[in-house]
Amino acid sequence: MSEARNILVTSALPYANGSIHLGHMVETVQTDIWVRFQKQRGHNCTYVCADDAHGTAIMLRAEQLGLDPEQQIAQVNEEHQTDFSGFLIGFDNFYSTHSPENQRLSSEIYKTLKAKGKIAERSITQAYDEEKGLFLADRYVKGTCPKCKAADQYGDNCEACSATYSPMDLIDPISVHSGTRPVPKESKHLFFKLPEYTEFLKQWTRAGHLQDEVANKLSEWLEGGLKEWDISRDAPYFGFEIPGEKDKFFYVWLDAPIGYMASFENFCNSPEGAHLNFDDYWKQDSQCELYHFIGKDIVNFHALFWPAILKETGHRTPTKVCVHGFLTVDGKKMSKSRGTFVNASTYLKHLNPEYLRYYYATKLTGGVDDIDLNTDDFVQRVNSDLVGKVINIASRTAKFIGKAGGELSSNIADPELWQKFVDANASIAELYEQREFSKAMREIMALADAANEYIAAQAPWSLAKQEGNEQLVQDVCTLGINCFKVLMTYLKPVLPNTATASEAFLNSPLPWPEHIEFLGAHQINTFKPLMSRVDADKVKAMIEESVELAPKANPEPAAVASADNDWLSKEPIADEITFDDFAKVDLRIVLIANAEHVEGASKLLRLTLDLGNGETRNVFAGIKSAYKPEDLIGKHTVMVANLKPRKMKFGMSEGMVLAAGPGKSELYILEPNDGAQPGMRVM
RNA sequence: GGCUAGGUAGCUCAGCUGGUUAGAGCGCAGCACUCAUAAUGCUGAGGUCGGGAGUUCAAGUCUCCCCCUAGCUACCA
Repeated sequence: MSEARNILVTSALPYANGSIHLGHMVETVQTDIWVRFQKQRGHNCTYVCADDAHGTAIMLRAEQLGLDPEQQIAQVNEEHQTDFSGFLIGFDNFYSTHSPENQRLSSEIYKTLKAKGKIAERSITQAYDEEKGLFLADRYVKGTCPKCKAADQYGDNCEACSATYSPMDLIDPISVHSGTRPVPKESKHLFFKLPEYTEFLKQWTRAGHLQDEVANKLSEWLEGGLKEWDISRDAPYFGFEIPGEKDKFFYVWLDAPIGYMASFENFCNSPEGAHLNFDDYWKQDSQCELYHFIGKDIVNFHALFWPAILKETGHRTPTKVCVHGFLTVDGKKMSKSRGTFVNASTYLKHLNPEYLRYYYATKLTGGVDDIDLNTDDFVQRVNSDLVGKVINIASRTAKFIGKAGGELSSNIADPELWQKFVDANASIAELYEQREFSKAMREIMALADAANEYIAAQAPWSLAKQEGNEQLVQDVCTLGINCFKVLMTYLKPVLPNTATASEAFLNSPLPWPEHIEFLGAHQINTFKPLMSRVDADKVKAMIEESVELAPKANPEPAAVASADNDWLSKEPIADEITFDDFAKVDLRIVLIANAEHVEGASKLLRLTLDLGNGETRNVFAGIKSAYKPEDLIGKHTVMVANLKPRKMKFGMSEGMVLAAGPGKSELYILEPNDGAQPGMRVM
């Protein structure tokens, strides 16, 4: 390879408010693989990260826990570092944005912007919680939508009718912190004059620093017109006070990316980083490379604000901002109730981190598509590829080498096959470089297939049965071991532990030079299993442990399942109807606002069903045998909303709720998935 | 609503600037082998490439419409 490159790499700063989960790991695994690859290739690559430790959310969280914010973020920092190291993430430095370096750098950058006239001042009016003494971000105010009257909406837009408004427009707004009614209050804010950088950003975002999809997305904002960026927050706020201002703090997103610099500076000043010079990496004309790995949710901060600020303050801009998608599990968003919202620490309790590193690698591309962790696929893929294919090559050939004293032959039994392995070097390296890990893994596995085919065709175990074949057996298996060595070389960024174990077995390190040498006339060690198979039961256990019971857990797990599952024959499907017939039935999502026993009724419950918009229905339902009123309140269900009201003994019933089952205790009302809201029509 | 992506075999995904019978891995079925962590090899089944219309000699690949999924829609972190 050519000259050693100097590369600084970051992954996005996790927020010091919660635990690391498998979604975070997509990014850190992607970054770590890329960094390990660069290091293995002999480049001078430094990987820094930090906790993002500021903001209202952290301040409130600490208060909730009865801690100082400093204590809170220190605890989280420790937890984060433990989780990351459990996944073999090789940070050179993991720091915190709440650091002296960051305070100094943030202040300097701000002062430079201010001195250059890039900071505007003006008063804005915000919702203010008088009891808490706190300005409220939109999401901390809830109330009734002024347009469609949907209850319990956030302060910026209505999820029901998607109207946008400001928090004080809500009908009966309340602060989610205190439950009190916020008042409008004015205060001075500071703004970064982002629109002045529109031309620069239009050019920068198309200059090869971003994936095309990302640039496309950004051009939407660039064409629509940028707005000035509010970078100040009023006290109380956990963060850095703005120099020259009183009770004003930097908005967390101002100092967060500067935290990359701060973490790097902190590293430069440590013994391990003493060979690095901060300015070499950050000054305007730096020849070093700077890579930020981020998720697609924070593109605007990294590809608009950040380059503009860097440019204006005499720093270099990023070489590349590498954007990845989100993680889904079994095709759906991670969900606490399904147990697919898995914390890193929970995973590590049950499973080997390399399984996930490899699985992610098989899914990761240079694009921004979401990636799916399919739990069945995960088990099969890892077992088949890693254990069944790659490690198996060593496992099935090592014994024959061992019989011959553990020394590899110096003959290359099949030069063509060997050449194939050696020649794959450049293209696999390029795929790693482009973050096309999924393609790299596919190429590597194709090589593993070729090696297994070769061994099967040569059948050393058959050869060994005949006298005089000793050398041939030795040669064939030596090539097998060498194939394995090349495969592990290519997989080392993904599987650092297995690579280390393989180096011990091979009695040879696994660098990644441009020309990979054949390991001949060389003593190797006894083969020991390098990786155990994924146990599907452990995956199940991990998911089970991650299931967080819904706040109002079901009283009892759906009775006993009926042994004879022949509902269809008990009640055959009714005569066909047309769509129009069906459409006459107006089914709606409702919230069960109240449920109570009915005096004198043996089977009925009286339900108050909230259809939203302040509309409620009184419905009598014959489900007393299966449900207690208190277990129903607060649930969502489905009702027939246009059913003709019927006078019953105890009053009018204005509709019906839907339920299945033969009756008695086996009755199951319908409950929509999360997200369905009262009033929505069911079609 | 607007925008950005995506919708290809049971599962996870490749398919470049349109061009012969649409591919891979896993899974599945059969056979072989028995060195190997019930690993491996061979063979095979399986897809009207989300739906519809159009352009073209030719479309998974281009255009339009529709459906579905995810995300974004900045001062939320």
